[in-house]
Amino acid sequence: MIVSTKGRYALRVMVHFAQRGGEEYIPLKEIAEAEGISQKYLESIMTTLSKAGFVDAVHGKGGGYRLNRAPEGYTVGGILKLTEGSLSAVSCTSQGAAACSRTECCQAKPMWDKLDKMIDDFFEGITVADLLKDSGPKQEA
Amino acid sequence: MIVSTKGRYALRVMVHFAQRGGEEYIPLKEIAEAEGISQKYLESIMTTLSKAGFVDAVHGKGGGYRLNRAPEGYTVGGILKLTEGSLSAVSCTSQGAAACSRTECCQAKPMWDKLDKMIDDFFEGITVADLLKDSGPKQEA
DNA sequence: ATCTTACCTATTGACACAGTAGGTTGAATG
DNA sequence: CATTCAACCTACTGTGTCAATAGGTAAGAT
Repeated sequence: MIVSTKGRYALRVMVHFAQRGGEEYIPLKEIAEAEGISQKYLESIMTTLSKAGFVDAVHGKGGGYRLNRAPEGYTVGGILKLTEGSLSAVSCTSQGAAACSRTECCQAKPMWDKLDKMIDDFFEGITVADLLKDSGPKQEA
Repeated sequence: MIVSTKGRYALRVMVHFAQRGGEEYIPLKEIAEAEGISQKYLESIMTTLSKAGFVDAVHGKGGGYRLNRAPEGYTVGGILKLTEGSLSAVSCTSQGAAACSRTECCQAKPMWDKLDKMIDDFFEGITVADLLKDSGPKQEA
């Protein structure tokens, strides 16, 4: 599995912000409750998003987080790469990886590379705004 | 990461068999040594491949494993799904999954489904024979 | 009977993920 | 200035999976 809860939560929160629109700051506590996510766990995610400049953060009363771009300005790929670290389908193609010496990797490497590119293109082609659109008629099951 | 060493080893072994061609049975020990894979670990993988009917297995002296189809008859998808269990990029879309009640999943679900299908199509479109072809001029780095 | 080789059932160590706990800094308000 | 709110930081814990190991059993050949 490529995408853990961390990435999915991040995505979810960004969609949440986008849905509310508005300029005011929303405290973490409120989002955690609304989305049913552990407050403490969400903290680490929000800090990541904040440090990367994806959201604005303000301390103290009346503070919290808010988006600093339009929903179209956030690609799913950007959010996931930030929170997940990497979207590689295979360890060989991750940055560390120490270029495996075996033939297999070299035999299959073009395949993994192609896959990685495909996945990257996929996620980079979707924005938070696109996710909002799908919230029309609620599909069951 | 979707694909663990288990799946990659399986792929590697299948390519190994295909490269040698031939009808004779090759003992596990020989493959493990040639590929630099732990013999015991490879055992579990070979048993999986055998039970699924991907290879023939014969006990005793002169025994071992061999392919029972042409390399074109094995898709990468089939091998990976067998050894990895699932290629889903996200737990929501795996079979267990208990249909998450939250909005996020439903908001993003079409995206995950599309991704899963894309990955599945990708792997189903590649056979062991295709991997063999790439072993022409060895590319460095 | 013995050797070879596949098959089966645990067990281990390392590591990442998900979540928890408690304290510190920064900003607003009385 | 003290208090409150809320982001930020560091560390810890339980759970589970992955990769590998260990030792024994069943099947076939010589």
